[in-house]
Amino acid sequence: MGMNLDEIARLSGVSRTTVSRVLNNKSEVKEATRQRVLEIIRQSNFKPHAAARSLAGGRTRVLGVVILVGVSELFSWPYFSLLIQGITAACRALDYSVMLWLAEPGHERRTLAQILRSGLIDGLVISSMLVDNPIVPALEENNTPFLLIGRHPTNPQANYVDVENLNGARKATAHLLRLGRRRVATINGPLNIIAGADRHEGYLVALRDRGLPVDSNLIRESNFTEAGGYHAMQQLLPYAPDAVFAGNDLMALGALQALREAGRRVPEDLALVGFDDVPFAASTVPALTTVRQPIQQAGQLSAEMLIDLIENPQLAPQQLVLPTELVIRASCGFELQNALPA
Amino acid sequence: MGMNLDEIARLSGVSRTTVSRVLNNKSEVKEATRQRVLEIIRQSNFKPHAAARSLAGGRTRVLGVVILVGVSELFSWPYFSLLIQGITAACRALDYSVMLWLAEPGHERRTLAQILRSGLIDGLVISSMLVDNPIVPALEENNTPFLLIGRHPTNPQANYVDVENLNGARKATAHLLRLGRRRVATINGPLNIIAGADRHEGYLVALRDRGLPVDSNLIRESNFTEAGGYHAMQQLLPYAPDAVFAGNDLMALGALQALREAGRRVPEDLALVGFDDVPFAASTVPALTTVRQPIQQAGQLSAEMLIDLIENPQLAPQQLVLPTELVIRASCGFELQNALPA
DNA sequence: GCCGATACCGGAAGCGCTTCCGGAATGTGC
DNA sequence: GCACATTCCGGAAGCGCTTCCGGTATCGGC
Repeated sequence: MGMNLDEIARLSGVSRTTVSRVLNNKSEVKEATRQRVLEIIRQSNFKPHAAARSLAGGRTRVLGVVILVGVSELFSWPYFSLLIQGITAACRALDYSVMLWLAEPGHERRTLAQILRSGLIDGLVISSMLVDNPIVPALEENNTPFLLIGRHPTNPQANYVDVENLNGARKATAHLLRLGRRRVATINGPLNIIAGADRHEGYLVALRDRGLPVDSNLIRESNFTEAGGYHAMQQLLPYAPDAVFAGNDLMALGALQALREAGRRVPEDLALVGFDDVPFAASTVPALTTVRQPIQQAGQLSAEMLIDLIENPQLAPQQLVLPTELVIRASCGFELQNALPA
Repeated sequence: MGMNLDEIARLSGVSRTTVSRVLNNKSEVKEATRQRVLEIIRQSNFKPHAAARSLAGGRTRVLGVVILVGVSELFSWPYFSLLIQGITAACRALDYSVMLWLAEPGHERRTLAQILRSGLIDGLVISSMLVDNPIVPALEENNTPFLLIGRHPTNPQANYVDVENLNGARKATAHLLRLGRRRVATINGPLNIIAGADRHEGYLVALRDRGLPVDSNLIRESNFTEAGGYHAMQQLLPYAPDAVFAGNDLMALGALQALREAGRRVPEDLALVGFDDVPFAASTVPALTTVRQPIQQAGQLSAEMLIDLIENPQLAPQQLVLPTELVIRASCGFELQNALPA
């Protein structure tokens, strides 16, 4: 119970200072002494008191994770869970702990200020996403290391981990074009969300790659929800698209529903591609072709990079963009007669 | 920057002790003094240092949340996200913070021991679930307050918040019987998960309520996954069920897939009911009748109850069971000719 | 106008740890 | 055997806060 450094020191016949050195892997301890102390620590099941440690050392070994709820709900499952899983896995391996805040929309700045001034954490992972994320400027004034999930649109100094949204969307759209689809529409997420904008840009680039014109009738900005996809698809129908690239799987699901109600066959009448590869994507009818993004890996790498930045403050800004992968299932159909060369 | 109690004390012309008293809402401060100090605190944007506070006060104002990953993956979305949302919402309101651990299967005990001895938290919310959850005995030896999400199967002293699994399953099965289904099968989750066992029991009770026999051919123990539901449904088909109660929506989705492949119509040939009301339940074809459980509310109440227990250690064990609600959609069909009286 | 009770406040100890600094032990080269 | 560098270790200060304890003002009752 009353286990502390002094007790361990007494039991192993050294001073508290030496025990502290052993705990922190300092080099100025003879190997024999180190082993002896470690043995006592193991036997007594001792774990140093976190609060005392951080008060004295100025470091908490805790990573904060901030998620803007309003936005994360849009992004929906399984983004949030997988991200957290990746982050906690990395932290577990590196002996860090994780604190979690879900910031209410409109209160982000105040929440953040509280977090930073409480001294609870050594660094912050933020699920950014909004183009004009209000909390990034606040962070930049502070000297707590932080890292964004999702690239920062303007600041090249910001640390971030992102996935290839643009390229993934480009690959998805290109695949539809390659199969011979001519009137490829898109239902994208809000353009004030970076991933939404990037995926939309990927769609445009794919058209441009083929030298095809952009038809604004075939473009609908929606909101990443199923209902949004449903309505957007209904609006698109009069313009006779023969394919749709949806900015996420949820909107694709909504589109599928609208198509079913309108009596259009997928993929015969209209090919459909989503984005995310959420677990139910393989179970829709027809199974959804989509773009898989390595969310869990992104979470894990985020935590590892941030901890690296915490422990080596002299490091240059880190930016990492992870690849996405086109997962081809039934909903995009097969090559039409007028397929383009690959 | 170098803001601390002494500085605030100096600025407001009182002692550090008084400032501390103001921060902790003690009564021995004159109202005028309190206001003056509070004003200075507000002006200087001061937040007391968490580590120092917990070192001196022995309390951290942090709640730990432990989730056993192996199990949580089975339960899948959106259980985890909603639970966390509820917990963080309550903590935000009560000025607590949240630490999160995902325990690897097989390492739960060690993880838990580390958490408890680190002194990082004042209380622990645990997404229990396994009938023989290995970490509960370890907790009972410790004097850190804890609360289980999901009832404890044996210990009446344990604090928990649960949802009406048994009654929800009973209502779902009863609904199928009321509509005139005679051969109601079930695909349940693993019986070593409490919710799985409770839901199965609810199915049995519903049959008993009607005085109907239990046919073991119509019972399949599965694993809460879509693939599991798919296989279980295939095994059930030879026994010609006219309805299936699935222990969760994911298994219902798998069953739906198997039925589609076998050319059975839902609900005409076979009525189907799930459990959870996950977001895609409304989007399956046909839309899934299911049992809705108030997960977010459970999370919120858990945190509130646990904080109450932390701050009032003399409190008796708290147990709370939240109601579930049958959400009727298309997959259970309508009354058959031979419907039973309600 | 005095006394005791009560409300309010400050001094100081101490929570369990890290780290600076200086001292002892040990090793090295001559 | 000596001077010196190197390795290893302990004493003590102090991180920012809470809380015990005792002291001073204030007040009501006689």
